[in-house]
Amino acid sequence: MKRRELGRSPCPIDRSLHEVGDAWTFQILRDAMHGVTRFTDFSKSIGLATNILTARLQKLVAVGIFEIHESDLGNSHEYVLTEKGRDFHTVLAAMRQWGLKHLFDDDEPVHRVIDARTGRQPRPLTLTAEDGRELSPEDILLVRSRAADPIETALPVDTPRRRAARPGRPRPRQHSAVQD
Amino acid sequence: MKRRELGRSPCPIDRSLHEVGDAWTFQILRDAMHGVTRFTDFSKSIGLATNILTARLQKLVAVGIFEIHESDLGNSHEYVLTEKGRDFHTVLAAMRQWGLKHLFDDDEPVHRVIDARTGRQPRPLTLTAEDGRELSPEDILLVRSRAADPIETALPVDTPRRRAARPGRPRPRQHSAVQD
DNA sequence: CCGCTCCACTTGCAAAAAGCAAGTGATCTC
DNA sequence: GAGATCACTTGCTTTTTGCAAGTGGAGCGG
Repeated sequence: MKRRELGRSPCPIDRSLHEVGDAWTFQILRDAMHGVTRFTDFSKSIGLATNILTARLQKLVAVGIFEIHESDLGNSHEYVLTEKGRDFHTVLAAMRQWGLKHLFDDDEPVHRVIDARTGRQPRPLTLTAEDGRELSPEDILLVRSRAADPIETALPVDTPRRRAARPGRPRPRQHSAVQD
Repeated sequence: MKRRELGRSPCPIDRSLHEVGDAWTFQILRDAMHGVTRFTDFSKSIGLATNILTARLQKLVAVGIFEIHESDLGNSHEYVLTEKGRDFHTVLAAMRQWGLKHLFDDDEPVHRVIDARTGRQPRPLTLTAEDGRELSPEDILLVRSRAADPIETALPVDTPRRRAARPGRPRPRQHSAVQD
């Protein structure tokens, strides 16, 4: 996509995109979550060219999302998800939920996931505050801290949202007389 | 990326990827969640070429993730998120959580989000069953139904995971004698 | 032990997308 | 009406994809 230093950005989303930021990778990980482990199975299931699959799988191994297991006899090896890779399934679940809500007509066939034990749907994913309030995009603020530090030491990041929330007019159209 | 019919896939993840499946789009949406609405602000914040930004924004408008508001005077218009667009913030939150957990050293500066009301971190996002159990990738099954139907009518989709869970050997390794 | 198949790649090449810089036209300010 | 800003376009180069065909090693059957 682009070679920018997303991998050094302080934004975790940028860093994530640096490792998994293309559609093929999402599809590979989705299949992996369902138990696909072999090169040819990914290839058949997703339908991408083998050279690209090779590149993606090797990158995912390089960043620790897959491990290669040579376990069984033969020349075939398996790509198995590490804990890091398995953790990504929350992201996939969120995407599935979004797609299900916004991208299907009522009469279209759709693949859902159910709890294997009970056969029921999982609870919807929502970002919630500690006190249980549901958090919308407007309800959150960006702050900066060190990764290991408690958030009490964090400093605000200046987003348009924050600017708008401050007293003194939001972005008073750069050529007007006086601002802030 | 590719022109495959992701937009018709029964998998909601495929369909989502069809609309938002590239890194630029994720970055645009992240910024939009923080209140960025204008062309030049996206351009400055993300640093992508204007022709590509144009293409992305227009696509996002076309699929109903952004609406153009001509509200304020001047030639500048605003790209504001629709409800569909705002709903995407759960996905971004999941990615942020994943990136934060796996992609930062302890001493690196990181951007986090906090609850604007309390200043505290949101609850971690996890996929949970109706009964509150945390669901791992192994704990879920894929089923197929119509989008409007209750899941009781759903039929299983044959994933490797399901095959492995069935009695009767999983994929009996075409040449070896006997296993299990 | 020699073809045969399967598997995970490579290689080569054409086509598509991204990246960059410069330009356009509309609107608003002074 | 000169100058600035904004949201694009256009043209061109570089990079990445997509596809088809080929490679090399391991197992198997005869």
